[in-house]
Amino acid sequence: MTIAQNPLYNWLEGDCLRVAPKLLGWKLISNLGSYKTGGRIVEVEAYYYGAGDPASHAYRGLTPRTAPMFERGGAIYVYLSHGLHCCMNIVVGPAGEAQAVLIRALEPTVGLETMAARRRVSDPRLLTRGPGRLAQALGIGLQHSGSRLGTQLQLKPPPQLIAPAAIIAGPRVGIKRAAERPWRFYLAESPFVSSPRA
DNA sequence: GGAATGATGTACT
DNA sequence: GTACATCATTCCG
Repeated sequence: MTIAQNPLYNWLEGDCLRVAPKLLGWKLISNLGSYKTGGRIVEVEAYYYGAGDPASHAYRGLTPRTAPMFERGGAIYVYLSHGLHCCMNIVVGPAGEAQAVLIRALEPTVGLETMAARRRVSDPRLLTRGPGRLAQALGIGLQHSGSRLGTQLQLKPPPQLIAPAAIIAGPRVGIKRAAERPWRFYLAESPFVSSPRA
């Protein structure tokens, strides 16, 4: 089922500053590598080229790498960080605006054994805390950039609405430009949220 | 063709 | 808290 056919995902066409906190509590499920893995989203960051965000990878315009960001909501953008770690974004908003939500941390709930094997650690707290760890645990690589939410990667709604008071907004992690914008959102009570860098 | 850069994670002191 | 691994991408000449 494509995102256009699935009313479940219609809200992904909205503004990333609204969609990002709304993604908290949703489950991100990966069926990559013939294993089912995933968990509950507890930490995200919004990147908004259309709002003049200098921290967005799309800030200098459309390039081969960032092309998926310019697609409409539901596209997946994956980039390589420091030559080592892949990080996954869900593109939101209308095509051309390059709005993206970086998924920074999950509470692991599905396929713990598979994720532990991929990560080569057993501590559940180290499986999906941080964007690089998360992508590794779910089997996500650069080859998945440009794909769309669907059967391989999918979202499942939370059983109940997340109370706005449970969500904290703060500065994004690890960026140099526009570091003052409070576009990081996370669940206050979750022990699976990554710690901000000093 | 070459150099600088980085939305990170791990290991070690 | 600091060091450093490691490479796709982008920009410059």
